Amino acid sequence: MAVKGDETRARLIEAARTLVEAKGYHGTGLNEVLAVAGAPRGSLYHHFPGGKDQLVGEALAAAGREVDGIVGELTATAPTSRELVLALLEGLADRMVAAGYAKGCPVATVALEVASTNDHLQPICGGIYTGWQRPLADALRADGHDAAEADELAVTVLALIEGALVLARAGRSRIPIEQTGRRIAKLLGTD
Amino acid sequence: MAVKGDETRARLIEAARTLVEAKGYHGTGLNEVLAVAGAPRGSLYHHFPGGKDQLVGEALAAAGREVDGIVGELTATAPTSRELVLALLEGLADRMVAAGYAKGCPVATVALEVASTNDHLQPICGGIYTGWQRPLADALRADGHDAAEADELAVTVLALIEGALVLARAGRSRIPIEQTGRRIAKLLGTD
DNA sequence: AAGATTATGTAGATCGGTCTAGAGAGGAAT
DNA sequence: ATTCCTCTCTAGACCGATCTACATAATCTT
Repeated sequence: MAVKGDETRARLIEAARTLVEAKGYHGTGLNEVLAVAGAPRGSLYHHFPGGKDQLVGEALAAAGREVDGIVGELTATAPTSRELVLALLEGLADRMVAAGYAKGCPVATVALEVASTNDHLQPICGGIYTGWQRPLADALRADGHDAAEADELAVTVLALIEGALVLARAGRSRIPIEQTGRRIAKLLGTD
Repeated sequence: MAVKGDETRARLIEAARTLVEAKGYHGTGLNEVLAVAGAPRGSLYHHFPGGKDQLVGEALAAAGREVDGIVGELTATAPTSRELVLALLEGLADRMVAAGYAKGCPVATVALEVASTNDHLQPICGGIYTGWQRPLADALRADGHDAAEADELAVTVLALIEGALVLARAGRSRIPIEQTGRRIAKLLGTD
């Protein structure tokens, strides 16, 4: 019966991922996670003996891998880094609006909450962000930027995306994303 | 003695401001705010009959005005928008590191937490961000950008600052801020 | 004296976490 | 093939702590 157990575990991670993205670490109660996942309390501490920290940590890691996959797909279809970033940005904006501004960056809220207070989750958040920089830098190098410039641009583009999501969610409007998108197009348009 | 009452009120706002910036809305308990402020529970509900939401809302507004003042001072001394933004960024980075990454943007954490869940605080966060855009756009116009471009650049610069702070706090490192700062210098350096 | 402010105490809910009991599937032995 | 055992997983009660909010009384200021 390893199958059913894994399904419960996956449902718990998925529920935690959604709730944590919308309301943050402290704003998400385990009771709500259990209700959304439709799982009893015992299952949670069976699958995640490390408790809330372990559950949220694995939920963040899963969200990070999901973005990796999306970026990987876009890299295969987008002709240049410019199209890659713009497609990524538009996809994030659509997702955010469709969720009633409950979705943005799945890591950012927790990252800010735990930066100075939780030594287990903070490095996980930091690691996800550095992991996202690599494919961006690769795409930029493929477009002719030298290594140092590609790294710097990758961080800058990632910061722009994160910042645009913050402003968009704060104002419940996709306009900031569209405005920064136009600027990114110019930033990456002419090499 | 209206003075002593006002001092207690100010201490409560200041304590809430610091704690909320470090740990977010849900991560900050009123008991902790009261302990830091050295105030009894009754004072809180006397000065803030609206409870936690009112206290945090006024704390955010105070933080917003504080940044307004800093930007105003920098505008008076910085020769161009480029120097203004770079000085602002460096000041934020210093403040963040000095606080052990407990400080970043005083609004961002709450903005993400409440974007889809709290109809009282969400517009306050959104309003603070739009308020910050104005002096930036003014400085950009003073440097020769036309109005539409200045608005777009102001949002982009603000997004870059916010995103850089997210990445820096997530990784407990000021390097992302320095990297984006170099890119901002190039972005605003040559008109 | 009167109003403003402080000082506690407490209510009711919810928090994360732990515990024990039992349900259910797969394998081994006969 | 059936019985039985074992182990994974589920189920839910329960714990102490903490949360926000409110009530009431004491204190201070004018």
